[in-house]
Amino acid sequence: MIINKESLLKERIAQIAQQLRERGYRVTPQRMAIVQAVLESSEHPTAEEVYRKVSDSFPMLSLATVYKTLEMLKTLGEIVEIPVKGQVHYESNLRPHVHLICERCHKVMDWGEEIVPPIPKETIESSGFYPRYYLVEVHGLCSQCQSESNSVPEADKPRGNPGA
Amino acid sequence: MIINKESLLKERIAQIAQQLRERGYRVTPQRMAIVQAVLESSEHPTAEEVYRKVSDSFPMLSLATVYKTLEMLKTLGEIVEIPVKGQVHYESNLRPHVHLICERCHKVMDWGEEIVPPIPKETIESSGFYPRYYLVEVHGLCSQCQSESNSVPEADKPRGNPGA
DNA sequence: TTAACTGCAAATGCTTTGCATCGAT
DNA sequence: ATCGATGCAAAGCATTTGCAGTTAA
Repeated sequence: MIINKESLLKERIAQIAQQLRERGYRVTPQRMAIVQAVLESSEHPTAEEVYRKVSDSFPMLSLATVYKTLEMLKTLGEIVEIPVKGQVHYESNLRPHVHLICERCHKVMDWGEEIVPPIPKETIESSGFYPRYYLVEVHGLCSQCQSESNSVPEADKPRGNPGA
Repeated sequence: MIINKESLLKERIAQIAQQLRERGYRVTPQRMAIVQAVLESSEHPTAEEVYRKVSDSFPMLSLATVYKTLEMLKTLGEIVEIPVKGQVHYESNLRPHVHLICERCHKVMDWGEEIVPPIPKETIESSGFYPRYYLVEVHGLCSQCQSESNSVPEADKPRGNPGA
C-alpha cells in the first residue's frame, strides 16, 4: 500500500473533523475548506491568503470566519502562529525545522534540508520552562529580493553626509 | 584593566553615537536614552516598555519617537525585531541564541545556556538565501504560567460535550 | 541658520468582537 | 428545535505618518 502526501493530508483532515465532533465543534463546509487550505499549503499563508484561496469555492466566506477557524485550529494544537512583521503566518508542520524569513518581502520559506539542530528538551525543562515546540528562524534576504534590492529605496535615512 | 558588562555597554553606546554622527543622524538626548534603555535591557522590551522606562527621565517623551528611534537602530543593524503575538519585542544581542517564548504571558526569555545549534551558513547560502542572523525559538509555558494555568479561562472553546 | 528631530494627533492595517441570521446536529 | 457558526460591520490596538514647532550642528 502506497502512502503518499495526498492521502496523509486527507487522513489528517479526517482526524481533525472527528476531533471537532468529539469536542462539540460543528463540522461546516467553510471550516473544512479552511482547514484543508491551511494544511495543504507549504507556504505558511497569512489569514488573508487563506481567505483569498478559499474564497474561490466559497465566495460568501468572510475573513472573520477564517480568523475564528484558525484560532480554533490553534486551540486544537494543529497549527502554530509565525508572526512576521505585523502579520501572522500559519504553520501546520509541527516538527522542528528551519524557516528562512525574508526581511524585505516577509515570505516564510522552509529550508530544504530536513536536518534540525537538536535542542535538549530535558535541559530546557530543568530551567522551569515547559517546551511545546521549537523552530529555527534564519532572517535575511531571499534570492529574489537580493536581485531587486536596488530597486526600492531604503528606510528613512537622513539625507545629509551620504559619503563620510 | 577590568572589562565588565557596564563598560562594554557604555562603549557600544558611544560607538552608536559616533555612527549616528557619521551617517548624518543627530544625537539627541531622547535618542540616546532610548538607545541605552534597549541595549541595557536583557528582557526584550516592547516599544511600550521602552517608552515607560525612558519616560522616567523624559516625561515629555512620545511613543512615536520611541518607534522612530527603534526603526533607526534596526536600519543601523544594532537591534532586530522579535514579533510575538501582535507585539514586537526588541533584541540587541545579535549572536545566535535560544529564546524561550511563553504562549500565555508572551514574555521572551533568553535560555541560560550559551550553546547554540550550529546552522551551516554555507548550505543555506547555496539555496540562494542570504542569511543575516538566526535564532532558535522554543515556544511553551514559562514556570510562572504553568502554575497559574488554572486561573485563567481557556480560549473560546465550545461548551458542549466537555467529556467525550 | 537650517535641516533633522520631537511630540502630537490622525491615520493605517491586522485582528477581534458583537450581533442578527443561518444551518449542523 | 437547538445552539453553535457565519457574515457583516464596528471596535480594538500596535504601529506609522503628517506636520508645526523645536533644536542639534
